[in-house]
Amino acid sequence: MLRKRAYSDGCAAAHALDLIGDRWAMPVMREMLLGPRRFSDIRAALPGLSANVLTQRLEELEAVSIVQRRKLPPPASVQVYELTQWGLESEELFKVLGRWAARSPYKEPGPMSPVSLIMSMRTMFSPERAGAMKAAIGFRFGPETFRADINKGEISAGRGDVADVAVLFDGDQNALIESLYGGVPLDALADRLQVTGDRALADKFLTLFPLPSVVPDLRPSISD
Amino acid sequence: MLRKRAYSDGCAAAHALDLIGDRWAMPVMREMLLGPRRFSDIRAALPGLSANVLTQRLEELEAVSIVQRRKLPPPASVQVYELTQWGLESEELFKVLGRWAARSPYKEPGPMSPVSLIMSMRTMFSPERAGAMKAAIGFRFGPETFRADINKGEISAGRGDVADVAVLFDGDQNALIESLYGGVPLDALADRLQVTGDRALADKFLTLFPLPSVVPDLRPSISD
DNA sequence: CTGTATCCGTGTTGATACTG
DNA sequence: CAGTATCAACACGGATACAG
Repeated sequence: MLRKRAYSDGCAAAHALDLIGDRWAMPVMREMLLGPRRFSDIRAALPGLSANVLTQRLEELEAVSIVQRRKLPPPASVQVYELTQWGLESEELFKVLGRWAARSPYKEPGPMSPVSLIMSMRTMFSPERAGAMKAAIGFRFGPETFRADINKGEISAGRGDVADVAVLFDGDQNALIESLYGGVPLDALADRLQVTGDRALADKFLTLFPLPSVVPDLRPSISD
Repeated sequence: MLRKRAYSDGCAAAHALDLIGDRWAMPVMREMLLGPRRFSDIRAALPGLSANVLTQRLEELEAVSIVQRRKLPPPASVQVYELTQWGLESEELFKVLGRWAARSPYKEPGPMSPVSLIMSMRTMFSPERAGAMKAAIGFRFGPETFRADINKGEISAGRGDVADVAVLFDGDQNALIESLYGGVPLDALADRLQVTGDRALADKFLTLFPLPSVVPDLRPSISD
């Protein structure tokens, strides 16, 4: 593993691709954007990513100071992977990628990890839609809890306690996604997603993340 | 080419990678950011990219409405490739990638294409450094000419006429890069880069593109 | 001259099974 | 749970030959 294939290009964007352009590198990073994760957490969030490839990507990302591995103190004593400060600064990159690709005519809905969902809120949040709204919204997806605090036209979303939230969404994150981005009413998803607390606020919350308009599909017709 | 390997992930950033995450896809797009290019233009700007891979990338980018191929009217009658409107909107992506990777401790200087250089100016331009400066700067790199117009703390850079510029840089773009980002004085590069016009303005211009600070290299020591 | 198609050696990727 | 080993498939890059 002496040297890997690299663009030999002085362009900084090309260098970025040398660092994080390998297949699966960015999805793996994404899973660490909201805090440290274990090997198996990442694997579970990325079906299709095999163990050997994950090992290799984590090694490579660690070798270029984007990821750090850390051993939690006893009694946990488990090893976790986390982004370095610089690695965390790649968040803007995910946002720009996401906003650009949200206009793609080829995008198909699909399952998202809890981290993806929270990141999409950070990405698509509309200050205009929020106006003067002030609210704390909680989420529980299996064992993980997250919260979004909206105040003064800003959103702060991440892992957190849901004890004091005004609305709690509890269940399958994919159901919430169908509501957020697919316009499915919460009532139609009641079996997969429980909503407790201020229901009017919950509905208002769901309007804060408008999707940009999709661009036209320019493909001529049928090409083989 | 029935179906290619894709992340099956509802995350929009992952979809972006499905569209433009293949090796060479973004460098190829980059070469079209300043306007239509011919097949051989792109090849010449990207040493290491072989013809068959370029063909394949152009086909794939065309198939997802990022690239359009167009036949120039006679007497030129040559085929050119250009970004669609949506493809052009990926510029922000290159800028964010570039700004992030500019902090990499592993970045090594290397040759850049003329397009890369102009894009780096758009990316790294500092309105603070420019202040109230108003100037037109021209560039000639072989057969291609570009210009940068600076006014009111903004830069507009791209292909253009150099007839009326206050300063003209003429020669090897890599020499200009050494000056811009390597701090090499223009005098030391006189054999590779001719500077005509207002020399004081030229020196001022070279200070408008500050690089961000490099992050620490966290690698433990020697790993195989 | 400008691409496009084919062949081939090589390295990367990915799925399965296996080990500490 | 956290990876390693093995092997098959594919992608890349170079060369060359071909088509408009």
